[in-house]
Formats: sequence, C-alpha cells, structure tokens
Amino acid sequence: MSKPEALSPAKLKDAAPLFAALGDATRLGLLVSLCASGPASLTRLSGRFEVSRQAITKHLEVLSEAGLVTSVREGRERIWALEPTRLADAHAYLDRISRQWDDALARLQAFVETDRP
Amino acid sequence: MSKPEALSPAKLKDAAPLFAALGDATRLGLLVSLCASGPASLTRLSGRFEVSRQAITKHLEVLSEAGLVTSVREGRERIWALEPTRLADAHAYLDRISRQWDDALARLQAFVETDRP
DNA sequence: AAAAAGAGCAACCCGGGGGTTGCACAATTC
DNA sequence: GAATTGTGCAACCCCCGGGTTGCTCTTTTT
Repeated sequence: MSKPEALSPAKLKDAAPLFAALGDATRLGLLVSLCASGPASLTRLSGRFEVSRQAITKHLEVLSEAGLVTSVREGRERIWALEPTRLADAHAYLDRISRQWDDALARLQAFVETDRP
Repeated sequence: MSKPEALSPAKLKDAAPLFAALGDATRLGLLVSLCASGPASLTRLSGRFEVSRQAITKHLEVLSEAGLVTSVREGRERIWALEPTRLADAHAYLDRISRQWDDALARLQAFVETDRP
C-alpha cells in the first residue's frame, strides 16, 4: 500500500520547460548530432540542417536555457556540447510518471476485482 | 565498436510532437492527475486547475492528438484516461538518445586517451 | 415540463516561437 | 594591413499556442 511519491508542482514546473525544449524536431536533431559527432561549433552544426545559422543559434539558446547543452568560447568559435545530467532528469521525470501510472493500474485492477456496494 | 542505432529523422518527427505535448505544466498536471486519481470527466479534471474548463479541453485535445490520452463518451460525460504506451514511447526515445550519448562519451574517452598526430 | 449539469463550438485576444534578412564585430589567415 | 571566417545583435514577419468569454446543445435530475 505504499503510495509512490507524486510529482510535486515544483517538479512539474521544472519538467515542463525541459520537455518543451525537447519538443522540436530541429532541436532533437541538434542533440542527436551532438551525440553522434561530439561537440561542435555553430557553423559546423548549422551545416547539417536546412535552416539558417541564426535559427540554429536560437535553438541552441533554448537548449542552453533548458540546461541541455553548454557552450565554451574557443578563439573565434563557440563550441557546443551536451549536458547529460539534464537528459537524465527528463528520463527520471518520465520514470516518476510511469511508476505512478503502474501504481494506478494496480489499484484500478484491485478496485475492479473487489465487490463494492 | 558497435554503432548504436541513431534516431532516424522519421523517429525524430514522431518524438518532437510527443515531447511538445509534455512541455506544458498544465498538461503534465493533467497526466499526473489522471495517474493519481484514475479516469475522470472534464469538469472533474478542470476543478483541479486554475484555468477555465475550455482551456482544459484544449489541453486534453493536445494530449489526445499526441496519443497520450483517450476519451470515451458516457452519457452526458466524457471520460478521459491515460494511454500508457505513448508514455513508454517517450521513455524509449530518451533511452535512445541517452545510449547514443553514452557511446559518444566512450568514444570521446577513447579518443582522449589515444596519442594522435 | 422545467431546471440544472456537462460538454461542445466559435470568436477573439495577446504573446511568444520559429524563421528570415541585414549589418556589425572579433579573430584568423594570407 | 586586407580579406576571410565565425559569431553576435537587432529588427521584422507570420502563425500558432494558451487563455478567455459567450452561446448552444444534450442529458439528468427534480
């Protein structure tokens, strides 16, 4: 009968922008690209997409504010890299919801199998 | 040296709307609420949030189009419930990226530890 | 039959997201 | 020093997302 920890409103407010940052095909592509080919500069990254360099800049800013990427200045370039911990955060949030879901299913099951007034 | 399967562009285009649907605090709250208290009607759900009933309707439509919830008409009510498989999908997508990330880290590690010209 | 409850529909508002172009600035390279 | 490469900044456009209000329709309830 152990209630699993529910996601607090605070957690939800942290999770929402995180998922929102993941909710764009170009940004997901950027993450995958950074995964597959390692840290890269802006022009290097934008060369792999159909949109303009400035569009990529904005996407990287969004990812950065969500904590999913970090950047370091190197000479005249800026090198972008993934931040794995935030990816793990998103993973954990989904885990929380999934567990709550599983628990709900179990309780529903128990409810259905019980004779009730 | 096995390359992990990269997320294909097709997968990315499926994943993006899914994460986008998760990228709103109210919608996450709805999912959690449906998890915690089971299937519920619109007014029942909207009673738990600060926004109007119509706003909740729109959020439920978004979740529905993302495949995260389903609804069934029951008398004058419409009952909304979670769709667990889509939650698992999101989970799987993050897994894919995480694995790619881990692999990238390993390759980076190997690269750093190698004497190169 | 009349009143109340639950949903659906439509119009509207406003802000921000995704995209673009154009120009300015810093760092390299020749 | 001059040309090139890599970014940054600003303005602008368009459209959609989140929210609202108001009205209608159907189903219960009394």
